[in-house]
Amino acid sequence: MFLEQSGNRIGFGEGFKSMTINLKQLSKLLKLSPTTVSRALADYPDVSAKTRARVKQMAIQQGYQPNPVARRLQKGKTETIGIVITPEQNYFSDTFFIDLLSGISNQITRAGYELILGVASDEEHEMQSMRRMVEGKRVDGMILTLIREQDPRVGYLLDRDFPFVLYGRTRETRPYAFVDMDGKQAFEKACTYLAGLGHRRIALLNGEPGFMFPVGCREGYESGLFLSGLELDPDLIREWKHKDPSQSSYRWTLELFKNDNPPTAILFQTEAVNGIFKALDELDLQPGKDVALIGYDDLEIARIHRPSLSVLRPQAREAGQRVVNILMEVIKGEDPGKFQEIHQVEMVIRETSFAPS
Amino acid sequence: MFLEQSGNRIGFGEGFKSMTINLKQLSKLLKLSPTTVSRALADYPDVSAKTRARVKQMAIQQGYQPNPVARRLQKGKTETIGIVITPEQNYFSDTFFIDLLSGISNQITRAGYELILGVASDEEHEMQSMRRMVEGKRVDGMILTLIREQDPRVGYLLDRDFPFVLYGRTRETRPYAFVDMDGKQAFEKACTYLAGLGHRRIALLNGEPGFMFPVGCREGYESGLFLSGLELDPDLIREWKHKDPSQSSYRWTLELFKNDNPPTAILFQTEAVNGIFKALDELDLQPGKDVALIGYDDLEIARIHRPSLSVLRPQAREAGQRVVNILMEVIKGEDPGKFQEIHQVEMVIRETSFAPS
DNA sequence: CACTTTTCCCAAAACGTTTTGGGAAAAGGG
DNA sequence: CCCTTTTCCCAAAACGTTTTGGGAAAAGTG
Repeated sequence: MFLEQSGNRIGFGEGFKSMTINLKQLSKLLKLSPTTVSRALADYPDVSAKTRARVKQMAIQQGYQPNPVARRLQKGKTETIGIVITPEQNYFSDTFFIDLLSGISNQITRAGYELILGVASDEEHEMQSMRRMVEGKRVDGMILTLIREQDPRVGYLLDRDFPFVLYGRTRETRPYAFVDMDGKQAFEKACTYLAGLGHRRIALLNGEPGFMFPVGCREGYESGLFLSGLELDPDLIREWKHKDPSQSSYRWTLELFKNDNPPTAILFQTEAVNGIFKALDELDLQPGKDVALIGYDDLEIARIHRPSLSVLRPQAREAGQRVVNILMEVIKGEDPGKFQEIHQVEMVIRETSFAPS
Repeated sequence: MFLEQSGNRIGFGEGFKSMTINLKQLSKLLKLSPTTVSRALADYPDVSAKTRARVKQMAIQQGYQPNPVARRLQKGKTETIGIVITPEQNYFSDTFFIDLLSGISNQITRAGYELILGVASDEEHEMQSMRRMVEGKRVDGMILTLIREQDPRVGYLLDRDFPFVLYGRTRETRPYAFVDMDGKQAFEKACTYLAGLGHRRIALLNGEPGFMFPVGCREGYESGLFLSGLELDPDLIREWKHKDPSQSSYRWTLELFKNDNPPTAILFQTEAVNGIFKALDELDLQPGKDVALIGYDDLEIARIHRPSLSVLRPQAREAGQRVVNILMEVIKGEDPGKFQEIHQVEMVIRETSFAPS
């Protein structure tokens, strides 16, 4: 109120708060009402071009920025999106995830919104963190990643009619918005490509089927075999089981080659590549010469390794941006069922995919 | 206002908003003033124990939660902390960073605050994202990670007297709050330990000295050599230079052993372990038998690999919690200079550290 | 000129809390 | 019993915006 009397912000050297100017002070400076200033800045047509320009210039000169908290209260929106990540998944070991997050974050900023982050150690805390955001009126919408086949988060949000978008898909009959990578098509493509090169024994090292993504991978794998006229051999498939620490891509690979009729190609998620390389090395098999490899996700190691790894490359950043754009529509009240996007995954052929002799 | 008339929240089935109750409605239900209800919930002494109990019970029954946006406006605080991460650093490949973030996030939640996240692709956007948070009045304080020797962010915040805490340290004469790992002590400890086992040729693969952390590592390494009466041999040191893609732990390791007098031990940051293992393998050298290895950061691979990797293990989660607690004090107005913590780093001896014959 | 329309601006209300500054009733003190 | 203190509650103001509902002056119309 002291400040208000003065009107001019120059000359207040006492800390951060006094360096900031608010709407009332700005309007006093302009000899206009707060209403007019607010409307001028928001480009309402009922303020003359001349004063609009004058207001905007002064706003810039004074470094005025509307207080977001006050605007949120008035608008009845938090202008905030929530996301909860879990460290137990080594999701973060992928540049993939940080790319997704980067797309999400940048698009949210562009919309003038905020991204608030929860870190939960397990499923229970994940739910708890989300409820705090939703029931505590801290966000306008949620983004969900790492979707499980049965995912209680989706039911929870649908029951409350709360805006959300999935990165991924789940088993749920009610319509909801999602952006997903076409893991099925990707693995089908990789599989038929290898078969086209002449491979007849193609193995799959897969993630935990409790999550939705590996389910699609397996479907694509099976479909790819079928389209290529190959038999499905259960011996060539390994799927992660919940928290069994004995399993690893390293052991799986060793096992595969104990088979009388070992594979000549392996499909897997790129994070597993170290174990596979190590096992092949011990078995004196050369990737790209004795065994073809195609990973899902274009991690740095895939490009850097010699031989370089052929991969399926999801466009994570673009997907993140789409997730946000869709969420904004859903928040506006659009029908979520209208937004169901499945993004194609491109295949990058490098040195580890070859035609067997 | 329709809702307000009714008073009772049961029976409104039209969407999310109506499921929520606000202070006025709650006070009407209790036949008390909003003032009293607010004060009862905040445990003010000027409301009788009886009504306080009654209010709290009703609040729980009705699922009342104060609207955070309204509270923030009144309190003049955003109850929000900001952090900006950069994907160019493969910081995220460490469970270390997610541990730090987890500690930060959980402690912030405990304080009833929010963590907002910015993702910036480079230094410029990093600054831009921070300025948006600070000048846009979107946060009460900032947390900074991945600190450079000369870090413009620190000067910026100090100039504005804006609350912040560093995870790390920088070159800056004015006092500021930080929590840092004692990288110097850690590398000194590892170095003297190896020397104590009988190693005389100890190599260092280090990060980019533009960042503050590798500077400490090198100091500790040199100090460790000195304390053990060993000569510093520049040939045994490799330091990352800005964005030279040709360098890698793999090549560095191969180079080290072209030396007439190769090392018998290597110190490094654990992220580099894959390249080192690969190079040693090609050189037919066995980790833990021909070459001792100690990495900084206890990543999963360190435990899982055979032989398992001896490491220096920073307590990232605890550090994250401290950062938040300190930031809260600084926001309250405490002198930042009082909060300068250097955390010790423990050493975990596993299979790759041995006494040479 | 008298009337209508358009242009441009503003006072007041509202968003949902917390804080301020009492004030009435009950309890204590002499 | 009267006066003081304590107990318990509340009306109103404040936080900084945006929106509502005009309203005065200027411009157009016949």
